Amino acid sequence: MRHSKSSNSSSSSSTLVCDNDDRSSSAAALREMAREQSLVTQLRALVLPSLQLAGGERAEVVAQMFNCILDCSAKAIAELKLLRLDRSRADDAPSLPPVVVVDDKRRVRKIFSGDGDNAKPNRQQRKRRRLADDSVTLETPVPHYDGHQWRKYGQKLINNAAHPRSYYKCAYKQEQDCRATKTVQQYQEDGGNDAPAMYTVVYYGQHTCNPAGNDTDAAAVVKTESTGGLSSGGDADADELSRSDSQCSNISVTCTSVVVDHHQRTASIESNSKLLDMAADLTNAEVNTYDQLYDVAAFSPFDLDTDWAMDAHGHGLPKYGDW
DNA sequence: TAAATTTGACCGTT
DNA sequence: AACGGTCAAATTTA
Repeated sequence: MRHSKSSNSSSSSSTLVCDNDDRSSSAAALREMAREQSLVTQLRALVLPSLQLAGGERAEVVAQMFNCILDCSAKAIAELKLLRLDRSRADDAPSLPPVVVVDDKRRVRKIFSGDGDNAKPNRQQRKRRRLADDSVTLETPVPHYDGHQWRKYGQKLINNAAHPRSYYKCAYKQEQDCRATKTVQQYQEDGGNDAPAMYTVVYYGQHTCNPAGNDTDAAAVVKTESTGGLSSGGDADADELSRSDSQCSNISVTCTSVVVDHHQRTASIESNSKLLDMAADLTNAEVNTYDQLYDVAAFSPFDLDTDWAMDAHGHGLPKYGDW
C-alpha cells in the first residue's frame, strides 16, 4: 500500500482513501468494459447472421467494425490491467487479484527453450503452458461465434463446476503453428429468453496464423478470418480490406494480448479509418435495410438458418470448413 | 474415407 | 495427491 510521506496523519489517511478510490474506479471500469465486450459479442451474434443472409459487402464491413470495437475495448482492458499491475508493484504489496479478467495462476508455467528440452521425452515437452497474463476472459451466451476457427482437443470436469470445460486450439495450429487457444465453460444455466445460458470464454495467446497463406483453401479462410464466419461479396475492395485489416481482426476479442504493441495499434487505426470510409458510403436506404434486419434478428437470434452445428452440450458451433 | 470430436491417460504444477 | 492442461487413440460424423 502506498503511503504519503506527509507528516500529517490526516493527509496520509486521505492518500490511502484516494488510492482505494482509484482501485475501485479502475475495477468498476474493468467490469463495465468486460460487460461491454459481452454485450457487443452478443450483438454481433444477432446481427451478422442476418446480414449474411442479405449478402454483399455490407456484412463484411459490419463484421470488421464489430471486430474493431471489440479490439478497442479489449486493448483498453489490457491497459487498465497493466495500470493496476504497475500500481500494485509500486505499492510493494502482493498483487491484487484481477477484478474482472481473472487469469488462472495455475497456467503460469515455464517457457520451454526448445533445444534444452531435447533430452526429455516428447511426452514431457507437450506441457507448455501459456503465460498467465496473456489471456482475455469474456462472458457471453455465444461462446463460439468469435470469427476464428477452433478445433476442440479436450474436455475436463472441473472441481466445483457444474459444467465441463472444453479446450480449443486454433484450427491452423498444425499448418501455421498458431498457438492461440481458448477454453469454454458454462457457468449459468439456460433460464429462457431472459437468462440465456452463459459461458466463460478465456482466450490465450495471439493468432499468428495467416489464413490467406493457407494453400488448400485460401479464399474461404480469408472470409472466415475477416468476417467472423460470414460469406462475403468477394470483390477486390473486400479482399483488400481483409488483408489490411488482418491485424485488427486477428487481435480482436479472440486473441487480444495484455501487451498492446504499437504495430497492432497502428494497424487498427488504419483499418478503422478505412472502415469508416466504407461505412460512410452506405446510403440511407441501406441503413434502413439494416434497421429492418436488426429488428428481425432481435426477435429470433438463435433460430437463424445458418450452418451451425451443436456440440455435446448444445452449444452452437460453426461447421468446420463451411464458413 | 477423411476429418472432427470424444475420452482416457499422461504429466507438470500446486 | 489433487488438479487441470494436453496428447493421441478410438470413435463418430459428414
